[in-house]
Amino acid sequence: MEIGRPYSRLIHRLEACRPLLPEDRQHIADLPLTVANFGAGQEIVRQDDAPTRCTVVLSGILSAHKRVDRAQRQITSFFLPGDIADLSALYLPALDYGVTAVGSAVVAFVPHNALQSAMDRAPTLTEAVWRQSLIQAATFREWLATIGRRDALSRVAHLVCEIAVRLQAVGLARDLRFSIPWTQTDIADACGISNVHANRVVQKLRRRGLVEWNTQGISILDWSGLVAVGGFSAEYLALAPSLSLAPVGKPIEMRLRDAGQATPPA
Amino acid sequence: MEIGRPYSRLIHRLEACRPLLPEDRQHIADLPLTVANFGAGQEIVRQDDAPTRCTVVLSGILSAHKRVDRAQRQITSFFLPGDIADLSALYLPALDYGVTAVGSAVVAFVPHNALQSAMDRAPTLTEAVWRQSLIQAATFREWLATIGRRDALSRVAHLVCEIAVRLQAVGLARDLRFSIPWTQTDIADACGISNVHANRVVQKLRRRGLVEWNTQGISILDWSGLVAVGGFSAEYLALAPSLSLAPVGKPIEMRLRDAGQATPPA
DNA sequence: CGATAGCTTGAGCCCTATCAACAGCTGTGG
DNA sequence: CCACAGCTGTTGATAGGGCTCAAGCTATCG
Repeated sequence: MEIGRPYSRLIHRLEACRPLLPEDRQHIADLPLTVANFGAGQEIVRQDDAPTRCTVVLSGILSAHKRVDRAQRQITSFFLPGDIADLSALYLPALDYGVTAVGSAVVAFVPHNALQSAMDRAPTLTEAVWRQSLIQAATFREWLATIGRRDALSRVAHLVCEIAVRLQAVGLARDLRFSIPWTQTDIADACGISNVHANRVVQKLRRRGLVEWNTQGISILDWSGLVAVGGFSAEYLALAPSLSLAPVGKPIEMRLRDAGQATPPA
Repeated sequence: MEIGRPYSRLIHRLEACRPLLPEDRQHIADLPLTVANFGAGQEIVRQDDAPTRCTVVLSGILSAHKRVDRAQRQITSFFLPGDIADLSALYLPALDYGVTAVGSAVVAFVPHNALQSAMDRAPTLTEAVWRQSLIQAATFREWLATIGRRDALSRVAHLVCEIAVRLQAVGLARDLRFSIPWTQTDIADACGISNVHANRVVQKLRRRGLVEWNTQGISILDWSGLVAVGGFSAEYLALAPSLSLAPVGKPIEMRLRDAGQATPPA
């Protein structure tokens, strides 16, 4: 996975939240940052810590999780390249969740004070950051509805749809095919089910011809079928209809808009 | 439920997120607002609408809910006096949830542009608003962990603990007694269980001597027991330890701090 | 070539949903 | 004043989705 200039992913992602001015992009490019690598399962920010820097995903995938009853774990978010994983710590005293690498990942750390002073100088940048935060909140609500009111099959289908749309939005999925280093236990912890049952649900999705799913990656064979099973609608992700993020040249934003209406993406 | 000057509840609530300057308080007091009454079950903001004003609870309780599969409903938040129910719409195009009055309620509507210009002029006010938003996000994460990983008894216990602490923080509960106009169906929809099962869980909480619970209200008889059952810890609510909101004079903030550590509050 | 991590499968059981019926209370209208 | 409807709470019976325990399988890796 190539990274390019380290801040480009962040700019792309924020731009999907709100179009930026050239000076905003310059502010981001000027941010001091530390790049670090993490292996699968490594903890990047510990729950209850009070970090003084923000964690930006450059490549790979992170998860936010909370421990419940010392044995159980609930994943509350997945962070994809360009996402800021611990924005909350910028204003709240301690982080109420831990951040872990799912598979190996590359992240950039940006000191709070540098980010804060960039935001003080660039109002549209501030707005983009807050929008990302509000979109994350909308995603929590969507997960709440899904976990609270849908059965296991729908939960997993919904999660796969969300990840697919988000990965396409940052150019890491094409034609609804992508690879993602999560395990079935990660999926179980995100969907509030047991790992054994997650396995059975994945098999059922395969048997129904909705997805092709192996260790190499996931490829969605029947988008509208999967959308129907998961009750998915991409609106809560608030992806700008005009996000021009085509990674190599194809007009992939067409697919994304379709995904938003839950219509077949090809 | 007396309201006092309409903006006082909002000031108190924001002050719990971040201490305000006198000029901030003045900015709030100068906000133009429209006061409105709603009956039990009335919809205040419809899902998918794009409101141009924010909804502040003055008295009573609101819920945010999402519809799932046209028959199911998931409540994602309860809003208590002083809370802003639809902050998200200030920056995102449409609201991904509906807002409904639980019992009868009085709300104030504040136009977005007025709120925005007040925030432009008062940075600490802005910070307080964003903190409230981040606390709401932290609450979503806590609910996700609870609904995803705890059984029905824990979910209801956890919800009751949260509401108790939040009501005490705004002076609407004393000695862990409060009245709240929700129905068992509301509780079911918030906890992701059926209304029949919610009833059985409430009865179990009563039988265990944890709560006294009738149509008049709820009184928590065994705080530490309830906290243990619900796996509750108030830290995610980020209540300032110094919040001096004692409604009549008793030093209720001691109890609140205790509640945060999940130790007996009396 | 073991070892470890992840995936798969089976069996039994428990929590919770669903369906159904009834009681209590409140407001409405004749 | 009583009959009635509607909402909320309560209880019982039944069924099903998902958990737990347990074991076997597969693949990657040092």
